[in-house]
Amino acid sequence: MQITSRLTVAAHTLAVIEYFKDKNKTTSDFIASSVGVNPVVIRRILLQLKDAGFIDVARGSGGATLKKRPEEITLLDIYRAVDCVEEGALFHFHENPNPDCPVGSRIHAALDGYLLQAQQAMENSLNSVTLRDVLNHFSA
Amino acid sequence: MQITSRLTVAAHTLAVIEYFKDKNKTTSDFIASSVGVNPVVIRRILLQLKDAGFIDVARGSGGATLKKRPEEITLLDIYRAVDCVEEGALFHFHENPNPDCPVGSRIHAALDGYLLQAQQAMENSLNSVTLRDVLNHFSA
DNA sequence: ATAGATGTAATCAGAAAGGTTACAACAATA
DNA sequence: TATTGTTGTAACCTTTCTGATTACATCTAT
Repeated sequence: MQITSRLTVAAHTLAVIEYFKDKNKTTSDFIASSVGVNPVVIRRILLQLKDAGFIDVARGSGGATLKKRPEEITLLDIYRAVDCVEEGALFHFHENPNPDCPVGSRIHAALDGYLLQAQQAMENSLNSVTLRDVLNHFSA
Repeated sequence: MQITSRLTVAAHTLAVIEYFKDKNKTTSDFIASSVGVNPVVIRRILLQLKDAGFIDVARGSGGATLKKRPEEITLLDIYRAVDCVEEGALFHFHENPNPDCPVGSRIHAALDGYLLQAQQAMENSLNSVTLRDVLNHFSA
């Protein structure tokens, strides 16, 4: 089981929007051909990025543009915008531990803190990287 | 999308094995009733924990016992033993970025390092917690 | 021999992702 | 104002992955 590719697709999408901002109109078709997925998949992600306030999408005429500066958008922001994980919980807990068992009744409390720590360690790492950092890989 | 509950089920399983070691025979049925899942699910996980060298499982007579001390087993060890994530890659990368696009051809290289860092931050956190730490929540 | 377990295959249902088609709504422009 | 190219969005499909469940051969202690 892996975290959905929406994160990498969304990051790729934002990179395309910025990289081609002066060269091409970045329509869902254009982005889709760079990412290698169906345009509708891109449109769905564009909606999520728009809802998050990262981009503007032009109805009618078409094309997306960044609304924030690349250094203001982190991988964690993107990760959250595209709902990579249900209810923000990375680890899925089995749902019916036996409340009448001394272990079953306390296993949730015993593990939750550690699991949350691990999740936050991951999120902190994602939060330390901005879209600018990613774009820097395309300049040279 | 979330990480499979096999991690929490396996941790729960090991906790039961240790907690009840002098009180009960910890068969797959017994463990299953504490965890709240089907006994076959437990047996499959017992096999993985056995393959990892954490436990012995008695055929015939039944019951599982720890083979290592609880302080020698970390949550990361368990996480890896039960294959929570395919090929060790937490993030799923979209598979067909366009090699003829300046962004598509380099997006993998641009993101991989950051994603790996985030994954390792999570794994390091899991690695800092042992089964002993978890068991301590059941002593008081 | 028997009884109680484990090991393991086979099958099923449900969830989630992504692919795809289709089309209404929209905005620029000819 | 009609056309054209896009976006927004619904609907449906396929694939994949869990975990549930049934079934049974195998094993071991008694």
